[in-house]
Amino acid sequence: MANGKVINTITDYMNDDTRVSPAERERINFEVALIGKKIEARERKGLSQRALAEISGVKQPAIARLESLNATPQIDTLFKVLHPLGYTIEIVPLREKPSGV
Amino acid sequence: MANGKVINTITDYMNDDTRVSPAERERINFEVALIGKKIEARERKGLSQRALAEISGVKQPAIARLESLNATPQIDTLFKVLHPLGYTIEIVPLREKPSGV
DNA sequence: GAGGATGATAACATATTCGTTATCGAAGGC
DNA sequence: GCCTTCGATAACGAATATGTTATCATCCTC
Repeated sequence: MANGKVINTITDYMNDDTRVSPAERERINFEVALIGKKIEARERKGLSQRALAEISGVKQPAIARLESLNATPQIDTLFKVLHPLGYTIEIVPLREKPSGV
Repeated sequence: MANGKVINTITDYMNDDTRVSPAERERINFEVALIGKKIEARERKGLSQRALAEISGVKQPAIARLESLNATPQIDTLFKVLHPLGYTIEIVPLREKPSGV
């Protein structure tokens, strides 16, 4: 192992600063949360990936890649799929992290 | 002219459904507003593009392209530049459009 | 079990972003 | 005037997202 630490879980890996920098970790957490909200929105509407593909203009494989976190979408792509779901993207001030976490 | 309409201003162009579809128009307005907020955030911090490039890891030409609307950034790039400015990106419900506009 | 719909994924071509390096004109301080 | 810093932009390669088409296993219904 690169630094001698035992890695048993993804959480171990993520919390290892020698493998994933704090900035990188924040970015990953951000993306996971963001895409998670996107998936929820689609499912709340009862839409399949194929149905959303038709009304958004973004193809089904692209939507699948996006939801499986195998790609980092461009903001216009994310907007295109969110808009028919009744959502948009906004820039908001960072909230302070809860002290215990 | 393609449809015989006289185009004198950018607004004319943008409001011409035969040239810019309503969906496309909304996407453009969205990006303009989003990037506008990003530029404001940087300037409120008193940071130059070069200074922001250093602390964000995104190079100055990329930041300039982004701010001049000559590129559609990926969400991780946008996040990287917003984070040192004290902002993040969120998915929010669409607001209804004011009826008079 | 046959059939339909689902999400995931492969393969390939195309389009676009981003890094890198360098330069430009404009604006401001000295 | 000289120098610095600013944002914008050009050129090019590398990396990556997206479109396109097709297929897969799974789940569900009939």
